[in-house]
Amino acid sequence: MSVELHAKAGKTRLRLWLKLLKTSNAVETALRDRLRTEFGTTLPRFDVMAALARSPEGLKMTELSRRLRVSNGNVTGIVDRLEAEGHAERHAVAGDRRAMEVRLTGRGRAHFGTLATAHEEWVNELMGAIPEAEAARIMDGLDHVARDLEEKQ
Amino acid sequence: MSVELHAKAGKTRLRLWLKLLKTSNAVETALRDRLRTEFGTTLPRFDVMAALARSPEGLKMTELSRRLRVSNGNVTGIVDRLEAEGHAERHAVAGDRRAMEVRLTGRGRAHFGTLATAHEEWVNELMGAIPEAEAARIMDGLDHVARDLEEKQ
DNA sequence: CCGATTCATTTCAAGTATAAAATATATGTG
DNA sequence: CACATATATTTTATACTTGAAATGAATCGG
Repeated sequence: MSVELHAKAGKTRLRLWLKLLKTSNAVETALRDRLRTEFGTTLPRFDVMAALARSPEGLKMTELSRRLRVSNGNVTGIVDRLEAEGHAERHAVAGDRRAMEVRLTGRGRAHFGTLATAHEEWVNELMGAIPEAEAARIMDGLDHVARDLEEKQ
Repeated sequence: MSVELHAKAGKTRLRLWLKLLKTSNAVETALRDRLRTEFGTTLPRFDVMAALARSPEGLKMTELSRRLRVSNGNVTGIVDRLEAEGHAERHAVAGDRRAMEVRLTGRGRAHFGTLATAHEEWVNELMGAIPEAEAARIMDGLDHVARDLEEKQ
């Protein structure tokens, strides 16, 4: 009997995972789609800009890749493109010739402002089906998982 | 005052979205990592195999791409690789020369059995921080969002 | 049966992602 | 100082992903 209970618990978690994945994919796809059709940009670029917007003094490449939890090489490419668009720029770091400080340009900051406003509205709309009280409870549950995973890692 | 309440609700949903994204990325990364290091395979290949395992009679390419919610061209590439590994095969469809039926090979079925067992254990472990009762509640909340999004789309 | 449309799939171009190797620089230890 | 090691970034190879174009086959209305 304990075996059956255990098996059942496992299935519930598997189902929860599949639903979690499905939901976040659906929201992510919708956001990606709107960024593309309405602003001609992408989610990775938005994410990098968001990180840079929060650090006006600039971020080193490694710090950027750590915060976004993506590989170093990946950040190189995305920053390359933001730079080509004139939305970000690399600066040498005084005292460390290995490092690069990345910052939003004025144009990048302005553009990100527009994007961020739209993005927040979209999220609001897409997640609108969740009542406020429930949102708080779900966050609690996810917090447990996220914290647990961080410790593991 | 209603404006402030509205703004606050928005922020809560944005925070919920960011947490949802972070959690599912963390779980996904962990799964991807283990599939790679322990079995030398990838999540997309696992997903395709899982869909095929549920339909032993085979699936057409379009049906596969619809179920996994990825583009047609994407499925082409993944099935190409599964075929090269000897885990799946394409068959002509009697009566429709446009279509292809994809099936797991015997070897693919056996391999997937191993993968699926490990996968379920991993999910169980990774999501273990969520108590059973909470899992059910979170699923409820996510259900609302997912259903809502399907209608929209 | 013929032309238009739809459908199933592949191909293509571009972007995103990773792990691993390479490069260049910095730092610490004896 | 010299050498080992660590750090910051880029490069490379490979895979995944998308949207759009191309190809080939089916179907439908006249």
